[in-house]
Amino acid sequence: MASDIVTRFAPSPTGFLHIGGARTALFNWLYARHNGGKALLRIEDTDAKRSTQEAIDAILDGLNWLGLDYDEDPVFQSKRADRHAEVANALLEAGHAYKCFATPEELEEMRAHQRENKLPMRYDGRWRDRDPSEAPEGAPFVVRIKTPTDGEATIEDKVQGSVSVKNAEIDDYIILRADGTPTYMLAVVVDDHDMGVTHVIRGDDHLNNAFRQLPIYRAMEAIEGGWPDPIYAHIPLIHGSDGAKLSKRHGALGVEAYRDEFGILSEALFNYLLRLGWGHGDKEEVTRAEAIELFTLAGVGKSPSRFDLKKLENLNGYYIREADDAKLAGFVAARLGQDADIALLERAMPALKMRAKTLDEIADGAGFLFAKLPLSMTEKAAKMLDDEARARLGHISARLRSENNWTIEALEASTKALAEELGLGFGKLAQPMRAALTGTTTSPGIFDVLVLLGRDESLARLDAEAS
RNA sequence: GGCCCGUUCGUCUAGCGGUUAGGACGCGGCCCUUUCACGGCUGAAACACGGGUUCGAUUCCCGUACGGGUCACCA
Repeated sequence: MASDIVTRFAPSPTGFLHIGGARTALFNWLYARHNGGKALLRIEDTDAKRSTQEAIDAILDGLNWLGLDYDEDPVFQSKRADRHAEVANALLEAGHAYKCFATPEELEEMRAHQRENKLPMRYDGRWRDRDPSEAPEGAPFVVRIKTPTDGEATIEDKVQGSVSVKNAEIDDYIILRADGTPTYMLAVVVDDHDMGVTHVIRGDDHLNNAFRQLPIYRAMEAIEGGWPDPIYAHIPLIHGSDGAKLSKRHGALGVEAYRDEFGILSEALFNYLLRLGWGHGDKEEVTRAEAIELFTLAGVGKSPSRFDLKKLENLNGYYIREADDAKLAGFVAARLGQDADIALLERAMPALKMRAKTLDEIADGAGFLFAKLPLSMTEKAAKMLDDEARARLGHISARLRSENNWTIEALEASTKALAEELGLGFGKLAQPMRAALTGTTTSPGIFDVLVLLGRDESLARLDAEAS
């Protein structure tokens, strides 16, 4: 079901791939995949001062981790400056753009005046109708697009609906800087056109920009044709838990931080991001394949949504329980480092993953497996081991030592029999055992622990605390 | 400040003129139970406000309020 739909994700490499960018990337990718179109990637690195290779790598790594792949090699905007200038010159020659010789100081003065008089802050078009010959010889200039002054422009946004802005609101902004380099506004339009992008899906902080970019499309359409308006879809931004724009203050971490620091699975973040701003009935858990099948822009909401780590963690817990034990063992071993026994981790995983929402928590929960005598005790565990409990541990140790069949069933049978003989509730035995065996008061089922640890280690730990 | 956008439980959302306004996270209770979880059941919790349109508005229209975005030789 091939189609001619082409989407693109166009991050500027000035930092990591944050949550908002990741979701924009996800929606673009899903739209292309759902429609059998092409998903493209463009690195908007025209600001040499702020762009870094490190950021490029982080973005590529993040996209890859989320499983978002692209149909062509990434386009680096910085390498296309000549083409951008070429379009700017075509615009200039056709009279759709003009040279502006106003100095930065002069413009600052203009803005100050506008600020004071509470006037709209826009370039006033002072060079729009002046002849370049009026400028001092050899004076530096920028190139500005000549935007229409009358009427209004309307876009039929796939998410926001019909949106109109009066043309008078759009000033003649700069498309080529004094040093001849293109500005973002020009570069985006030229690149989207050249890459054949049909659908521009981006954050709605760009909604206003659509009206600024339209004049370039229309002017080029008039000059050479083949520059139709793209189809826009401006998706709402993601806010922090306090409702303000997501920033470093909130959870505006790179996606790799969710992976590395919290231990979030990519399936979980994928699903969470999808459900943030998009819904399909009551469906909460959505696999990658289902997402491709079900995703439509009509399902995208219009209002901003808040990032909720609790819900992400809940979803992560779900995907952890679904995940393959060997795979999880590998992840957890990597977090544990040095002496983690992967085979042991994998055996323990069914019991471990049931109690964790993140890989981090699994790693914590696995701590007892690799602990060495003497065990360090949590405060609660230490308190649990009073004289009475230690005496019981002695009984347990003696009983278990005579157990030849070290299995959950056999161990449970003899421990329960012992509890009955001693006239004690089973918990009176289990909790001290847990403390002695794991150094904590919470752990997998006590017989799982016994089997996982093995006979020798279990007995040794029991004896270490028994009186 | 100008312009643009938005507003259903605390949060993510379903709803697309007539519903006991549904689900999920979180929170409370109960069950299961050797702890913690998982799982099951269950409770509290929302249509921002005011006008219209209509037999009937959460749903359509207009205001108000609140929130957000944007106004660079950044992207």
